[in-house]
Amino acid sequence: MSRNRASSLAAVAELAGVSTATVSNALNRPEIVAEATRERVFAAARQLGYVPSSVAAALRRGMSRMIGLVLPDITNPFYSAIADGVADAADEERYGVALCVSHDDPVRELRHFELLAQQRAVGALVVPLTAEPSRLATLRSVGTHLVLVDRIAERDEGCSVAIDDVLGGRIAAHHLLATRGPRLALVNGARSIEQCENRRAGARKALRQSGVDPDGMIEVTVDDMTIEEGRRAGVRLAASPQLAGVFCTNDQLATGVVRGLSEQGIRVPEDVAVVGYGDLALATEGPLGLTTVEQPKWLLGRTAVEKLVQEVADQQLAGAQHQHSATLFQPSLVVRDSAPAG
Amino acid sequence: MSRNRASSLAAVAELAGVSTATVSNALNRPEIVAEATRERVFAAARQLGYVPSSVAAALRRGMSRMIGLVLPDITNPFYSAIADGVADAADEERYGVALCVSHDDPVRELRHFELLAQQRAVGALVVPLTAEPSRLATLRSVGTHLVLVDRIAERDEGCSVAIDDVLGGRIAAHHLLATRGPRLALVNGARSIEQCENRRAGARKALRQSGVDPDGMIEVTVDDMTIEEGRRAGVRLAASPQLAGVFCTNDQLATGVVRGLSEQGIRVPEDVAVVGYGDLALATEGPLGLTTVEQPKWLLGRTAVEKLVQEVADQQLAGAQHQHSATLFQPSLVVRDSAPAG
DNA sequence: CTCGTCAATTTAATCGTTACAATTGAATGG
DNA sequence: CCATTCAATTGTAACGATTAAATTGACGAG
Repeated sequence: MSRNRASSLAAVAELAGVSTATVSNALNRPEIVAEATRERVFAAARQLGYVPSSVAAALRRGMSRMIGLVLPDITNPFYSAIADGVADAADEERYGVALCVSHDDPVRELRHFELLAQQRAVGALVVPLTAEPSRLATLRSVGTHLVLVDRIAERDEGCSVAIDDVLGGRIAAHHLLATRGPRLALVNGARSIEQCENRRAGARKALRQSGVDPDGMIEVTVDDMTIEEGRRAGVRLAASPQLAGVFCTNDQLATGVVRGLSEQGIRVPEDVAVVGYGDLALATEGPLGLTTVEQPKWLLGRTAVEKLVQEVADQQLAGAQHQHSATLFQPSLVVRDSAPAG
Repeated sequence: MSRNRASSLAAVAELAGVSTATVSNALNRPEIVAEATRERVFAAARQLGYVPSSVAAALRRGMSRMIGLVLPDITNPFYSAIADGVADAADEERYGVALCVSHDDPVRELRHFELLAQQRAVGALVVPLTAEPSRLATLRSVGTHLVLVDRIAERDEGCSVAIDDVLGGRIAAHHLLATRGPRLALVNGARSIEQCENRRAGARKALRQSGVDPDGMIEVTVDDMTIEEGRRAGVRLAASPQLAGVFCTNDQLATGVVRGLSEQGIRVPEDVAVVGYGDLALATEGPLGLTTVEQPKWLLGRTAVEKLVQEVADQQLAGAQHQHSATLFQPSLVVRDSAPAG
């Protein structure tokens, strides 16, 4: 088992017959080194199998090329799609991604923040739940930048990227109104969940814009946003006379509602149209393709990285102060069988 | 925007009126420092909001507390479950996880290896596809340890953890044989895929062990292991007389087969039983719960971390050489509606 | 021939920890 | 009372890079 030899700039410098400074320059700013020297350095580096230590570089520079990604659950497709975007973008920018799964546990989350601070991560992308300003203090204190994901930042918490849930709700409801008429139902999770509340608000807005009284919308609220709860909601809704369309605030509920309605002899989409939210794999896996609101998850992750990189760059240019910004992405409707067009 | 002050052991040392060495000891090996001193150091550290630099520590120690996780696709539930296990275990051991998504691209994979080598990661957990020994050389050369995940290591490639696909196939086929009799069909992906080949081998073994000629098993091979291809296979299989059970080498295929059979008026499970593989969300999301082979994905990730940690520990104890090991986990059958018990 | 200019390179000072060897007292034992 | 031992602490040399400032020549202008 070979131990790690051959390392160090110094060894390369010696072999190439130049100083370490020149080697460093040849590697990092090739343009300021004479071509002949540069080649000699490269050759020496190759010959020695030199692997630069970004650890040493990080120490000297005061920050490592590492981006923290803190999210509640990597097995959740919404988050793993974000992670995918983050990984791709970080890769392009030559940053590493430190994955931290908080499992909705504030203790863990805090531990992760400390870890990132200790690693002198250049920044952290946080999908918060428990992101009270106080927790973020540790990170800030060592100069770690912050980008909030899937939530709009307040005051000067930092940059943020999110998806417009109100618009998503509006789009969904609008589609149902336009294709089926005003007699709609909403199957939603607890309104204490911000996303649920916003999607509902969007749906009501759509109704109002069409001159329909939003209070006329049938609302079913479930505790767990699961297929089974959706099915039960579907069964209940089957009894509603003249029901034209159902908007469910996630795809699990929508799948369940379709199933529940079918059990009661109500056909989807012939009798009732159903729209889901999220565009999970689930939406295409069922026997009936689900019309649903798609979220640019991958882009969310990507943009978060870009904002972070921008923020770091801004800071390095001593001059300009960085201006935090919040980006709100627009979801879009994917029309499938459960609520076809026109 | 506050820059990062308050750092450094030295500051803490000064405030506590001791040397930096003592501060370092108080923090890392509290037991060798007198209690009074220790308290004084802690107090000083707290007062200054001291955040240790694991970067500097890593430089000094020659390795960082960072584990690389290289996998083909984080949005794939199989891999994200592994990642979840890795994240949990790493968290417990106070290691960081550097997420690298290779997207089946050797160029990217190589770049990731280089990145990890430069970061002086303590080790890498690699879910290979493209892991030819040559690629791993860079990592090895800087002393980065390696654990192969979802594949058995050869020779001295390193430790490895995997799941016994042959056994999984055997379990699935055995269940069908025991509950339905010998007239089985197999719906499989390309046999060039190791997992597919192994699951098939297991199924044939089960037949043989029951005294049935494995060549009598109907085999349908598909290019893409998707629901749609499964459906087509199901439609075709509906024509087979006396068909008792179908083993599909993933859950997408199984879902499709159930659908295809149903379309042709064959009822599952009354007329034909269907078993899938993987226990994805899909298995519980459909109208009919899928009997399927469950893989301990989370445990796979966890164990990979443990092996790595063990390997590092072994190496530190100058004495003993580390003995690489391969762990093969056993999958198990989850019985649901598509192929009920007895 | 001298001086300034400029590109190429080197010198040397960090960055924040760790760990080895050396030091300091105080306590123990003969 | 001196010699040991031992626990607690300290001085200091790395670890491997980056970078500001200094140095070196070479060259053209005056």
